[in-house]
Amino acid sequence: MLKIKMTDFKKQVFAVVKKIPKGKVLTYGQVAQKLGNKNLARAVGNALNKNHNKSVPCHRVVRGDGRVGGFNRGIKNKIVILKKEGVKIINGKIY
DNA sequence: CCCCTGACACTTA
DNA sequence: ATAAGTGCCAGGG
Repeated sequence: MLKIKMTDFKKQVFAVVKKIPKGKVLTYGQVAQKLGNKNLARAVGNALNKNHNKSVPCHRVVRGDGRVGGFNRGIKNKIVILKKEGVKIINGKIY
């Protein structure tokens, strides 16, 4: 029934993102680097965007510029969640 | 197999 | 600081 069509790459991304501790945020580049290639930043975002798994704290993944990036649930929601976690966000910027 | 899209990062102007 | 261009990779049609 559940046909988990998770490609290895996606699984890797989720594994790393799931490891992100509360109140902490990693950049797509950091996650990509953990996967073995910092250039995978794009692919990382792609995986999260196509897989809005609530089991994955995708809201803890931000851009390298300090911006939040995006969130399939609503970027606004992402910011609120992060702030609740303890992350300081000013003007939509990760502090 | 080819083409396009995308929640990025970096460099140059 | 902002804008535009380039490079990288994976997924979907």
